[in-house]
Amino acid sequence: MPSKSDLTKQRIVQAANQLFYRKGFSQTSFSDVVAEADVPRGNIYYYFKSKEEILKAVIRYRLDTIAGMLAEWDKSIKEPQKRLERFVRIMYDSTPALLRSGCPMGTLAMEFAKGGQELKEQSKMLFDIFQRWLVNQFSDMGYTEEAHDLSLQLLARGQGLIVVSQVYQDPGFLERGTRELDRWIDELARYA
Amino acid sequence: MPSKSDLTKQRIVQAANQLFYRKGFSQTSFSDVVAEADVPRGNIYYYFKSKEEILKAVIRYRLDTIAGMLAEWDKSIKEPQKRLERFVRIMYDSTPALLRSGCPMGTLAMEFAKGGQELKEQSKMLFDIFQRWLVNQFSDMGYTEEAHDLSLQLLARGQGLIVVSQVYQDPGFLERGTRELDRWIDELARYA
DNA sequence: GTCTATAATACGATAGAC
DNA sequence: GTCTATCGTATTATAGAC
Repeated sequence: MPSKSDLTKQRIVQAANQLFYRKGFSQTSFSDVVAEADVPRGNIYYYFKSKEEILKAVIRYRLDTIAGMLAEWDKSIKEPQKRLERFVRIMYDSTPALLRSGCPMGTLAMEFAKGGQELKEQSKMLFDIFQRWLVNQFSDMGYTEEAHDLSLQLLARGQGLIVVSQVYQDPGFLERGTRELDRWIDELARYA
Repeated sequence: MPSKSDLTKQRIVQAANQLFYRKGFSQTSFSDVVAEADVPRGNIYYYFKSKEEILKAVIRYRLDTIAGMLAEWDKSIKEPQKRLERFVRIMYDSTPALLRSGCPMGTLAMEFAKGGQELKEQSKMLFDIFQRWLVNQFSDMGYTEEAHDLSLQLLARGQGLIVVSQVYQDPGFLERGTRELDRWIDELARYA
């Protein structure tokens, strides 16, 4: 049973999660977070001793969410090809958010890529959880040797689509891009 | 003949240009810029009345540099296919900088995508100058109808390669990616 | 445990002496 | 034109009352 303290903590993490996505980490202040989470000003420090601590909690939260989603896909979808297409479809389904705020893991990674080592490794974990899952799918398709490279290729194609779609505010380009990715996956499955 | 004032201004722009690339815009302070440019603290405001003004000057500087580069390519390279391959090669040639600081236009665009409208449009100009040039090359190859979409595709592929290469600090992936882009361009040229 | 008041710092920006 | 001293604000973070 969660205590009141735990619930407050959770509210802070969820508020920070949204704000970090919409405004970016560096552009989000404690004031923003406490306002969104409806927590008194200096009270943050009772729950998190630094902004970086909040970020780590947010990343853990995202990792949990993603892990749950991937587990659900593994359970409900049997063929690796269909799982990969499910992965592609989540990009298409997220079009409005992606055009507004970019990729939740990509933008975070870019923001920290120029900063300290620790934050960089934190954000890289978001890539890793998808990348490892993608490796499994390509391996199951029969591409054991090429699975690593194929997983990076799919991640890269997705990142590129999102960046360009966002810069040009072009949902059509994102849609065509995801269809092209489906064709690519289909071709891989055919010649496996 | 450039006055001393012009030279100082130029020194500030070049210092800011490097810092904005290496650290990002929001993480670069006036103190950083004046230290790098060797200009007294409050003196910046004689040359630029705000940080945003410095950014605009930096973007103008980059646009000029890029425009000069593209004009040189147009002059020295006759076939559109070879020009596109020259564009791809600059990614490969810039590997160390890309792994360290990402794409100079991509990272800037990502940083401002979540911010104000004006900065967003400024950074978009960096994409536009390449995009328009790419459209010309694809048109010259005979893909007049598809030129716009092809130009966005090439930009997206490049952005994706750079992001993933940087996150995983993997120069090999960037190299294989650029080779794959060359193959793609070659195929387009063949079936034009 | 919860909250208010406030410290300490870094930032962008200004005023005014030379 | 050039530079120094400094302001006002926003930020992260702390001290201490309830």
